[in-house]
Amino acid sequence: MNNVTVLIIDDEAPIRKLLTITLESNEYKVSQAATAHEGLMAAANHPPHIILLDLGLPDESGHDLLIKLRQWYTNPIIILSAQSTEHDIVKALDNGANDYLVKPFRTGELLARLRSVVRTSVNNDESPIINCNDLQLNFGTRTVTKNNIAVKLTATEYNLLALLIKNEGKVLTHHYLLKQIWGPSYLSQSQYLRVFIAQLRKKIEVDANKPLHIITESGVGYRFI
Amino acid sequence: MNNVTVLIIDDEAPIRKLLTITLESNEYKVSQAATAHEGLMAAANHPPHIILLDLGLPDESGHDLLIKLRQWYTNPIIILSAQSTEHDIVKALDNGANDYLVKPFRTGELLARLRSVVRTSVNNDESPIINCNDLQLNFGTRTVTKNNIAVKLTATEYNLLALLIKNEGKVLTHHYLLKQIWGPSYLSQSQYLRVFIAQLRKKIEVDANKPLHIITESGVGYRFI
DNA sequence: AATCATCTTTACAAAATCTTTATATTAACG
DNA sequence: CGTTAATATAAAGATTTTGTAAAGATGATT
Repeated sequence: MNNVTVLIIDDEAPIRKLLTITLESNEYKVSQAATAHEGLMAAANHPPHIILLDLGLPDESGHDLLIKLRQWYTNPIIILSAQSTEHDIVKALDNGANDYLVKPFRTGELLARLRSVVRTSVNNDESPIINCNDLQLNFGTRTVTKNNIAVKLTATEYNLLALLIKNEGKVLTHHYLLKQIWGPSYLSQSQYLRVFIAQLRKKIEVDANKPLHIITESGVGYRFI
Repeated sequence: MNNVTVLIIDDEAPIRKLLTITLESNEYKVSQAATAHEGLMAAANHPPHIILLDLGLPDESGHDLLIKLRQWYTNPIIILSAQSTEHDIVKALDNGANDYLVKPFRTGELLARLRSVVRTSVNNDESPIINCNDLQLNFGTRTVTKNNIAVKLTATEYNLLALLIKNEGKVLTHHYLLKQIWGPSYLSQSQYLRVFIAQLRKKIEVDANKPLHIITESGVGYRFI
C-alpha cells in the first residue's frame, strides 16, 4: 500500500532488473527507461514521485539530463553513479539532485535513503476535507462542522456520514450500508439504519423533517447531496 | 549573505574547528556542542536551520540523540560519522536523518550536500515550544508549564501528552497511542491509556471532570485541542 | 533493607453509546 | 382515496466504553 512511483533511468538492463525487483518487493510502483531521451519522455508523461538516475547514459550526459529535468520536475531525484569523484558529486547535487549514491550501492541503504526523501517531500500533498454548503467533514482530524460549529458525532454516526459523503450523489443501498458500517452479520438490521440516519439528520440538517443532505430513496437506500 | 545557522554536535575539537572554519568561510553561522546533552540544549534554545551530528558522542549514543531531536526538530539533520556500516546508515536515516556522510568526508561534498538540504527544506522557523492557552510544552527540555507554573510529569505522561499535542486537533486512536507510547505488544492494554489520560487531566486540566484539552472520542480514541 | 517514584493491575462507578420496542409518519400503488 | 409497506422518531433498556481511586508490583537509589 505504498503507492509511491519510481522511475529508473539506467542503461544497464541487469541493474534496472535488480532495482525493479528490490523496489517492487518494497511496494514501490516502478517504471524504467534505458536512455536519457526515454527517461525524459517517461518523466514528462507520467511524473513519478521519485527518479533514480544513472549518470552514465549512452545518448546524453546524465548531468545534462538532470539539468533538463530540474527545469520543471520538483520531486526528489537520487543519483546512482559509478563515478565517485567529488567533482561529479558536487556537480550533481548543485544541479538539483537530492542524493547521490555510488555504485555498487547497498540495497538497504538505497531503500533507507528512498524512505528519507519520501518522508521529507512526497507526503505533503492532500488536504482531506470535504465541503458541502454549510457542512464540512475533515477526514484527517475526524471532525464535522456545520456553519463552522463543531458537531459531535459518535463513532458509528461519523462512519455512516463519512461513507455517505464519500459517495456523494450515489444511492447507497441498505444492504451496502449495513455491511460496511456494522458488518456482514447485520444485513437484516435495517432498523439500525433508520435510527442512525434520524440521529444524523437531527445533528447535521437545518430542518430534520426536510432533509437537504441525507435523502431517502424509498425501498432502495440513502443518498448524500 | 547566507544567514543559515548550523549547529555542530561533535566531541572532537579539531573536527569542530575544521568544520567551523569551512562553514564560516561559506557564510554559515556556526554554533557548537561537544556532548549530546549540550547539543540538545543548544538546539532547543536556539533552533538552527541545520544540525550536523556526529554519532560517536561521549555521554549518549548519537542515535538516541537523533531520536530525541526528531521528536520536535523538523529541520535537516546531517549525520557525520566514522561508522560506515549499512546498519548504522539505515538506522540513522530511518530515525529521521536527512543525509549521512562517512568520515573522513570531502569538504566540497559536505558543502554541496548542505546546499542540497537547504534548497529542499523551506526554512520554517519553528519553535520547540508549543503554547495552548494556559499550557506550554517545551520539546527541547521536555518540560510542561501551566500558567507558567511547572507541571511535574512522569516520562510516560510526558510522552503521551507530547504525542497528543504534536497531533493537535487529530483523533489519535487507542491502537495508535498504545503502539507509539508502550509499543506494539501493548495494543490490548487500553486500561493503561485510561489511567494515564486521567492522570494527565488531573495535572493539566483546570477541571479534570470537564476536560478542555484532552477530549475523549468514545470508541475511537483521544484528541488534544 | 528501606524508600521513593512510577508503572501495572484490580474493582467499581459513571457516562456514553448501542439496541430494542413502540408508535407515528410518510411513500407507493392500485 | 385508502390500504399497505416502508420509513421516522422518541424513549426505555441493555451494553459497552470510559473514568477514578487505590492497592500491589517493580525497580532504581540510598
